[in-house]
Amino acid sequence: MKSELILKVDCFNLKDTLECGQCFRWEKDNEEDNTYIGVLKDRVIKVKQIENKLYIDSSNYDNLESVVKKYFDLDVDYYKIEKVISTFDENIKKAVKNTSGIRILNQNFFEMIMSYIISANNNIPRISKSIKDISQKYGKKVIFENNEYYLFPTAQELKNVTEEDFKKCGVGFRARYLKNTVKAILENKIDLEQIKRLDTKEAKEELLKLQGVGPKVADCILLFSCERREVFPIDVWVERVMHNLYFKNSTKRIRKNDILEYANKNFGEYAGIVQQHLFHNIRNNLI
DNA sequence: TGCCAGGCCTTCC
DNA sequence: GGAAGGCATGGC
Repeated sequence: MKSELILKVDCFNLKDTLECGQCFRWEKDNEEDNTYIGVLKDRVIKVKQIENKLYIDSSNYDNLESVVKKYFDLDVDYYKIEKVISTFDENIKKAVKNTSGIRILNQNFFEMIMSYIISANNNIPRISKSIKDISQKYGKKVIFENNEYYLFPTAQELKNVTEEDFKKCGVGFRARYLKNTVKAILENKIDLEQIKRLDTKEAKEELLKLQGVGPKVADCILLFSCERREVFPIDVWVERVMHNLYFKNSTKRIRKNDILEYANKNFGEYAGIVQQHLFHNIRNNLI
């Protein structure tokens, strides 16, 4: 592809970054190998990585470089971060080596809230399909290379969507949570812009007020759209891998809080990045 | 068929 | 505050 924008990248693996479970809207291009097409907040992006270069096309070239850099966290030194977290212990060292170049994306706040509410007790293919359905029905249409894509709708655009409407998008019992969350945001019972300015603990408390948002979902939202790299979302996979790696010989029953405490103490400000490596490793039988 | 899926809500001690 | 049970839906 003849790309309008080419960026040099270090310590970046596009495939692992897009396939490690933090995002739901990227698809492989049918026509070109190792090329992905995704919908960011206000545009469609086509991106391909060859060695240390990203080749990018888009439906919208306004500020494209800064949009892409922000989304893929390209202004942060992951080489340094991976070097630091590799010193934590041999497990992390091995995991990071296996999936080096995973970056934590900076995704749209509202989209992450809705997406991770949908994720509860669900599987990734179905989560992706529901998000796609919601976008197609209620989001703005964007034409890119003669194909139709849809932005994830704003809260305002979902104003009149009923519980039944959401159910038609395959979200099941979560339909009520989605509807109530949209309502809470539109009625300013929760202020998204303000949450971004709060410290992590307070921001989490605010997010927990939303129906369908528990501790794990709140942590995912904070990690994947608010640059809070210190949070450590614990789902069934992370619980499993942490148990295998650090609590196997424990005699007492291990709770999530025990795992969280361990992560905070040992992984510190980069716990979220460690978590993403562990998640991708365990899901792909790498560790 | 029954179990599981990037958990959370509700009920009941 | 903590332990159960239920929950929509599709894939295996």
